Amino acid sequence: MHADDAPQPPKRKRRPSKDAPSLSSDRIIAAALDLIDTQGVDNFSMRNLAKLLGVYPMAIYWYVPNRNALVARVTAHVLADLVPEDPSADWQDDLRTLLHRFRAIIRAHPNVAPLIGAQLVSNASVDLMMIEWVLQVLRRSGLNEADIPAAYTATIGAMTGFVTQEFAAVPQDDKTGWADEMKQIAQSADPEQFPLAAALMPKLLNRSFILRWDNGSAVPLDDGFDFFVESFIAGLARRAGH
Amino acid sequence: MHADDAPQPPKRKRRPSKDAPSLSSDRIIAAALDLIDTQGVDNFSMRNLAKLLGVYPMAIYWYVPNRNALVARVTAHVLADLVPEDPSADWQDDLRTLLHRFRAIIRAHPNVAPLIGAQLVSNASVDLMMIEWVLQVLRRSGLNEADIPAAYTATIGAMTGFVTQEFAAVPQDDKTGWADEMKQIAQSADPEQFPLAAALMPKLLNRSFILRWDNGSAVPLDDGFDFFVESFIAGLARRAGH
DNA sequence: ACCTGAACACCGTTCAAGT
DNA sequence: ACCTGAACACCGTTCAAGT
Repeated sequence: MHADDAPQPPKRKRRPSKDAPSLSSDRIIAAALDLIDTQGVDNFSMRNLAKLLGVYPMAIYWYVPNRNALVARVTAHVLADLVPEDPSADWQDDLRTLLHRFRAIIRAHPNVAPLIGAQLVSNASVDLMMIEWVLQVLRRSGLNEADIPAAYTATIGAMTGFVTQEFAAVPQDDKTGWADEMKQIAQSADPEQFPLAAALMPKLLNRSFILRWDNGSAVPLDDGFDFFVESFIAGLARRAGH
Repeated sequence: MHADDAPQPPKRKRRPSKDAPSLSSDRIIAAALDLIDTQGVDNFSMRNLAKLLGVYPMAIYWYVPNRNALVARVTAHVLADLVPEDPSADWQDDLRTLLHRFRAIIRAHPNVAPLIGAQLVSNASVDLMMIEWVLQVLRRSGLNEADIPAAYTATIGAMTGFVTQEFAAVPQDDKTGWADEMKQIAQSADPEQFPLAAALMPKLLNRSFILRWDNGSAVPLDDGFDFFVESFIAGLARRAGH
């Protein structure tokens, strides 16, 4: 949503018909998403993007002011279809749908997950649509009007927080070594000192936060996510007096 | 917690007394945290760290295998004091305390927030302590035993998710321009199309997710966080049959 | 308007060498 | 054991120039 200070292809009434430019904002964003999806955001560089587009690096800067702005546009593009249809009859169902849709989107583009925190800000009108949607749902919950702003922030935090953690890149320097070491720690967990951890380890190892070496792409935390969503919604309901 | 494959200062029975090394793991981690706190993680480089330590860049590599591993140790160090004293009588209070302690730590080192997702894994024994602590609290909640693993993942996700979003770096390329533009969008929010958003805008602008230009360091989302925590805990309680 | 091409000031890390 | 020093293969971005 942030206006760029760089020169922008202006409202282009009509292009001079011939010699259409080889680049466009859309092509750049699509290619950037492609690179991020396949290589990860760390290995995504303007120079690789230029190579993929068959163009010199600086050509991109005609359409995008800098790398950060490009990354912001990519996340905005990915989240474009987040907000569901018009609210249903059941506000709890609506919230559930929103949170699950968000997760489905990030699952399709997991490497975008680490960018969400800073960059959820996107196209202004789209954002207002989503914000209004959430506010409407929260009002229909019966919450105290005065609580709606805090409930809104809590809801967005719930929507983005769990999932960005779930799909956060796990350092892959030597994953097998890491996995082996974690397995060993798990095995040797002293049942005297850590009785519950030791007992539940088979259910937790590589299937829950902290004790995993794969991220959500390889091993989704479905049960944990469902439990989280249902707890949050149930808590909202209780606070709304249901 | 990941064992490094690089040469490590071995169990050092005793150093040769004189010519003590100028560097140490502790000094490096402390200096790295200092740099990250002041410059942000993006501007944190091995070369700057070396300069701060008065040493050539490669000297650091004697103690740390690579930049990623160093960053992991920094986050582990920051989170070392996370887990509270022994559980109290009230499991809901315990959970509340844990989530608030986590936030207090990140507040003291906000630039570490974006690193948590991938790097919560730290010193093995510390981690097992925290995991056991959470599992104990959850069992005392009266939840179905079969639900405890999912509840554990939900709890860690709740603990880390909101706060990492709250303190995520906001792009600061030209913050004033961004703020101005967002204010303008907020002002021009059509009350016909977005009635609630327009009405609540004064309460939301720069005080909630998506509609802010400062991050949690400058403008903490206290109300949203409290609402989030209380909702989650209330939902857990409901699911536990309270 | 749109893109090329060279150049600047950075990176992390490998590798060989010093003491 | 601990650190230096040079070198490699990268970065994002500025700036001037082409068409």
